[in-house]
Amino acid sequence: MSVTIGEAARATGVSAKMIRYYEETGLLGPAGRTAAGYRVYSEPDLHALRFVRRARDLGFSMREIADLLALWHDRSRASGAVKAVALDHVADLRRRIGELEAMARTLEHLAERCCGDDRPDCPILDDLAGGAGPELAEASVGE
Amino acid sequence: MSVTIGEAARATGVSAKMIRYYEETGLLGPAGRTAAGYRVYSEPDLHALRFVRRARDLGFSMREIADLLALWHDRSRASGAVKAVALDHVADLRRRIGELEAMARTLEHLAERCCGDDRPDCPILDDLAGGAGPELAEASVGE
DNA sequence: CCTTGACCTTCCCATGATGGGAAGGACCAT
DNA sequence: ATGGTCCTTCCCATCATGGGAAGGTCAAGG
Repeated sequence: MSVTIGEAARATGVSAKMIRYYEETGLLGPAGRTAAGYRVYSEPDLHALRFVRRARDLGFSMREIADLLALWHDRSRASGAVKAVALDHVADLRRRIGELEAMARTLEHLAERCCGDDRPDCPILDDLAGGAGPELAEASVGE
Repeated sequence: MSVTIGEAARATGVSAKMIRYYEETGLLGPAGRTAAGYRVYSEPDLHALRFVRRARDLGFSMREIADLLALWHDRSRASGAVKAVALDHVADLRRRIGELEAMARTLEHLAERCCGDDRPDCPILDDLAGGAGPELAEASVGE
C-alpha cells in the first residue's frame, strides 16, 4: 500500500531529490514516516506526484503548479480559473518562443552571409562587434 | 578617454554588477584601476562590453561568448569556426523552441476543450491528473 | 575645512529547479 | 554478523542576474 521514496520516484518519474524538495518548499504536504523516519507514500500521494510531474513536463512553474494543485483539490473550483492559469502559461510560452525565434532568425540571416571557410572575414563577428547590428533583429521579427 | 564602471554600464547596457562578474569569471580581462581602486574602462573595453551584450541578446551562453571573443580577437581565425558556433547555437535555440511549442500546443488543445465557466469539470485538470495525458503531447508535436 | 550626495569597492545572499555527494543510520538477505 | 542497498540530513554547484550592507572616494557647495 505504501512505498518508500525510491519506489515512489521510480513509479512517478520524479526523482527522490525533487520529491523531498517539493515537500520542503510546501508544494506537497509532509509525507508519512515510518518509525525509523523513512518517508512513506500511498496511492493518493503518488497520484499527486504524477500530477506535478505532468505539469512540469508542460513547463508550469512551481508557483503555477501550487495553484493548479489547489484547484485540483477544490471540488467546487470554477473551470474558468484553471483555464486562466493555463492560458496565462501559454501566453508566457508564446512570448518566450517569440524571443527565441527572433534570436534564431537573426543568427540564421547572419550565418547565411558568412562564407564559413578559412578566411577570417565574418559578418557574424561584424554584427556582434556592433557594425550594423541591432535593427536586423527587429526587422527579422516582423518579416 | 576612460570612464568608471557606472558610465560604462550606461554606455553599453551591461549592468555594473555584470561587468564585475564577467571580469571575475575571466570572460573579460581585469579592468584598469585608478589609484583609489576604481575600475576604469577605455574605448576598446567598451567595445568588448557591447560585443558581450549583443551576444547575450542573441542568447549565447557565457561559454559560447568566451569562444566568440577569442575568435574576434584572433585576426587569423577561420570564419567557418565562427559559423559553427553560431549554427550550434541556432540548433539549440530550435530545439528549445520545439519543446516550448509542443507544450503550448498541448495546453491550447486542452484549453479549447475546457468550457472555462463556473462549473468544476475541467479537461485540463483531468489531463494533469493522468487521465489520457502523455500521448497527446507527442501527437501534437507530429501534427 | 566639512558636509552631503552620488559613486565606487568587496562580500554575502537569493533566485528556480535540479543534481552530486558525504556522513551516518536502517533494513534485508545470506 | 556482514555486506549491499536503501534511507536520512546537510552542504555545494549550476547559470546569469539582482539586492543590499558596510565602508571608502570624490566633487560640489556652504
